[in-house]
Amino acid sequence: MAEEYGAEEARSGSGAAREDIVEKVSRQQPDDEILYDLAELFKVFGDSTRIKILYSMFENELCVNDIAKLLNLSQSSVSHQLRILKTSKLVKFRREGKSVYYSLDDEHVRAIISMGMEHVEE
Amino acid sequence: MAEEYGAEEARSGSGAAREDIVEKVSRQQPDDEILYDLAELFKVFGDSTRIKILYSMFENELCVNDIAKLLNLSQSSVSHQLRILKTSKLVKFRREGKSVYYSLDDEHVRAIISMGMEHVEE
DNA sequence: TATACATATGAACAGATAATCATATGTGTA
DNA sequence: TACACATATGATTATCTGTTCATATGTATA
Repeated sequence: MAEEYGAEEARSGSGAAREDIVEKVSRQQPDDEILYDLAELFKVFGDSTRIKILYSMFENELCVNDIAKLLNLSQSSVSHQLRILKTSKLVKFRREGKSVYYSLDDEHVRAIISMGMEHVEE
Repeated sequence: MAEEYGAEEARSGSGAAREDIVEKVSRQQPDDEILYDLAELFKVFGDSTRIKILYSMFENELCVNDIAKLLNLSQSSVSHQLRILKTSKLVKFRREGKSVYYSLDDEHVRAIISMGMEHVEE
């Protein structure tokens, strides 16, 4: 036992065996379900069309047609993507006459995008 | 001209025609290239295996084998994913003997993950 | 109600991608 | 050098996903 620890000790040079560290990290790791949801969230940000759509709403609410024209996308494509953004609670919307106006759901969305922007612009 | 504007005005009820808003947003929109890079960045966070790997390094550096054992993944899979994380500058690494120790590259990475976590935990 | 405009949605297809398997490279030691 | 351990990588495959096309739903107005 002590021998095994000593061997790990000598190799890693740290104060704990690899096994102990792995176990410690294992305890700190959030539930798989949460990490899965986290990945799903980022996955929504991880498409250039959706990012463009999100960014277009950074300071203004826009209707589907506005977005389609602005980004030179088909109405269908925009609508499909907006559905994904709605489902992920990244955008909210209101109907006014024939049009539906979309906008960012909350400050979190802006914060996440801004944070990513900082990393990209380095 | 005035007539067309008036029609837009009456429909939208706002102080500017939709066209003007679209044009304004168009000017504010970052270059496609930047938004593409931004999406690529989030795409890397958008996989549950990579998120698990990133989270495991939140407070400790770990070698490939540690991660594979911890997350019950094949060595190959971990290595492939670490390559993607390296390419995106999300992790750094150092070699020590036969092992290679990986850790998060900077505080941005932690910040992005934390920000996403807040959204998920709502 | 008939028509036009705006948006949503289902099906199908093409391109992207993560895991696996086999193997190569890199490192320390007998 | 020969061997074992640790990591990296290329090729293949099954799965996932974004766009397109066609069409349906929703809304206002003549």
